[in-house]
Amino acid sequence: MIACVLVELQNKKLDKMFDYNVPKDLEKYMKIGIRVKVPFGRQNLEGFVLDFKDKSDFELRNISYVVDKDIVLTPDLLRLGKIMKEKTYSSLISCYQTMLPKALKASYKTDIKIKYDTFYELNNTFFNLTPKMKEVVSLFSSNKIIPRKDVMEKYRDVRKLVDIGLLKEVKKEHYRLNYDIEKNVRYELTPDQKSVYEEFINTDDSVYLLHGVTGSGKTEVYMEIIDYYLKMGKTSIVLVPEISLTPQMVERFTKRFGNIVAALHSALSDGERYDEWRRISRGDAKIVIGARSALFCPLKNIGVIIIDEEHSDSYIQDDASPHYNAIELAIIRAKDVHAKVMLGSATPSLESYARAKKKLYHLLSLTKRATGAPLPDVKIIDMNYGIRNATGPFSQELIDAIKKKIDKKEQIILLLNRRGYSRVVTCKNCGYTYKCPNCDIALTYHKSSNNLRCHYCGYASNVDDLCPSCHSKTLSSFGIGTEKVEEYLNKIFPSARVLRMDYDTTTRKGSHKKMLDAFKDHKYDILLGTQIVAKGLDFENVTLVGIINADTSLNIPNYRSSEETFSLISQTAGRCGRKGKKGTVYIQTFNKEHYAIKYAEKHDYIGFYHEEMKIRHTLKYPPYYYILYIKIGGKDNMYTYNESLRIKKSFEKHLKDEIILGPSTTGILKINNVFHYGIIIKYKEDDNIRKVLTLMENAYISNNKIKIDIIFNPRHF
DNA sequence: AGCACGCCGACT
DNA sequence: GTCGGCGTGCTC
Repeated sequence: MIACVLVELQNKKLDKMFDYNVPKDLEKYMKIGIRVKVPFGRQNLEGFVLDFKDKSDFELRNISYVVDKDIVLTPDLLRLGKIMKEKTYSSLISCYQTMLPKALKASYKTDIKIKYDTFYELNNTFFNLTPKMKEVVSLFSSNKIIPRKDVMEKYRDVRKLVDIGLLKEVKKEHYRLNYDIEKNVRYELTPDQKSVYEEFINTDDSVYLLHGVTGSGKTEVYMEIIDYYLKMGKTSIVLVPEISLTPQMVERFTKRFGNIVAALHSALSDGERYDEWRRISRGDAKIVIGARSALFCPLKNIGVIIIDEEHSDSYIQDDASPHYNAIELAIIRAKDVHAKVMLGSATPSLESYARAKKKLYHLLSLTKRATGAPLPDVKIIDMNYGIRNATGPFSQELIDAIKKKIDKKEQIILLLNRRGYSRVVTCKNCGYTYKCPNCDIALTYHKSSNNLRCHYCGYASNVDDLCPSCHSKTLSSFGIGTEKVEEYLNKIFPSARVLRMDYDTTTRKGSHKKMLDAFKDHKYDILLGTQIVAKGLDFENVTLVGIINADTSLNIPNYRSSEETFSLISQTAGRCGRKGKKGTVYIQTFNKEHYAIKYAEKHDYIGFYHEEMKIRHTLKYPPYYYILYIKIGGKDNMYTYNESLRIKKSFEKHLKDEIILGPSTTGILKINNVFHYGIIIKYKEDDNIRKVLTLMENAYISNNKIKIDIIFNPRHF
């Protein structure tokens, strides 16, 4: 028996199968999709068994030992990985590695030992049992197996019951997470929700896009669909953005479906994540709710994959390789196993909505809020005028509105589109700015640690009293962060209770839920936060939402900035007046005439869609063109630039109808002493692009002076 | 990814 | 003379 093994090395040249002889005693463990340890050159490596054969042209070495008793990559995941490799131009091994939880990777496996819980089942029944023993027996009338602690309640000396042969001990895997179950907390669908549900169930398309306004109850529709599949014996995956994967969201699913729900989110420890993964793998979990990578869970018999807030950037991995799009892969995985895909959003991505209009996706709509509550009024505050009449970042109109709401004992959410304290430190006299020596970008001031930090490489430095360049005392910070806004709030509304929520205050495990619960219980009047407050939260007493600076997202250098701004305003506005009480949204901006803001003011997604599509068409952006971004990095600046230029010239030679831009510096010239250049290609046809990419790959496969990153349709550059 | 092999400069 | 720099090649 010969096994074909893919070894865990990040090297394109090694991204192929190596043949190994299977020793006789290991043959019984051999399955496709398990991991094994193999000798490789002078090292010992882990690898995946991907195939078997009878003959090999090589002189074979033996597999050392078997790592997994059970398959870690199921057949459909193995197929998905191969497609992922094609789609992302990355190595097969890196695709398989991103599919598995960290805890399954080599260095972790020794730390995680599976724990077992003890259960009992009835072994034999006897005639002359004591009354106490009879009580134990009666426990088994409803369940075949009973946990140790329940048996102990009826009869202290459980050991004895086993010894006399009444009970038999059963060990079951212990799962670290335990949910409180209030099963079947369900909710009657509104007629609109019901018709969406029925259209989904009774039609036979593979991908659906549910465009539902904020508060229209998309989650209820999802749960009803999941229930439908559950009754057919099928499982479901629900993907949500990490940011809205709050304990509340998981709780909603758990309350309805009980302990067959598995949650995979970033707050889990490696051990907890591993437990959840195993529950899924064992078939004990039927519904998986999680962030992007939950798409790769080892769920069998999938009926539907639901992707909530499908417009969210978080479904695209463009910061690390493989650069994959979870929506694209979800559609592929679903088709492969004959499951359906449901994409949902109040503000679908332009790409998705365009596909729905072209009938590539089946479009479903929810135009009304489930409670019948009206969408909030949106008031645009012109900061060009208002700034003269403002206190710090607050216009007088917003201050007055906040005051009124506090008096009425209603709650307020304020969104600041940024993170950290006052940002860049600059000298007002000579213009000196603190910059990172490694990354060539401005350092950000952090008040809590009183230092400057680089958000790219983590470099930290102290602030001087005097300007290091001209020695004047005019160093100051521009911009504004949540901490400073909080200071202003405390000054303007001394009696108001302000809860600040941003990345810095929510990284501690569990504090996110605690904070939201406290706000829900009205222990605070004002919730102030970054994007984190814009998604999925549902508080009925919130009647005012203020966006302090709508312009921040408009000014980011990205073709999607209008779409992101429209979406951000709509999503934030959606937090307001959800149950009965009428809400108002205040948007402070220097760009009140901008169409993204004007359409958001009218809650007009379709209007925004058409306007934005015209612009995308003129400027040749998605969805009219695809974008390929090639990032070239190297330590030698001149060499890296020259090779980038050569790559560009070779593209120009081979491509005719495509638009090729660059090579340009990527905004940040160097990160950790590596210089980067970017080439952007706008294209319509996939085939030509793949041909030139393969040519480029082959030309540079042995070049270790530069690293080439291929990113299809990135959201951030 | 590692590790050996091999071919050139500068040094106890 | 040799120590060691790193370019190249190989791993079933």
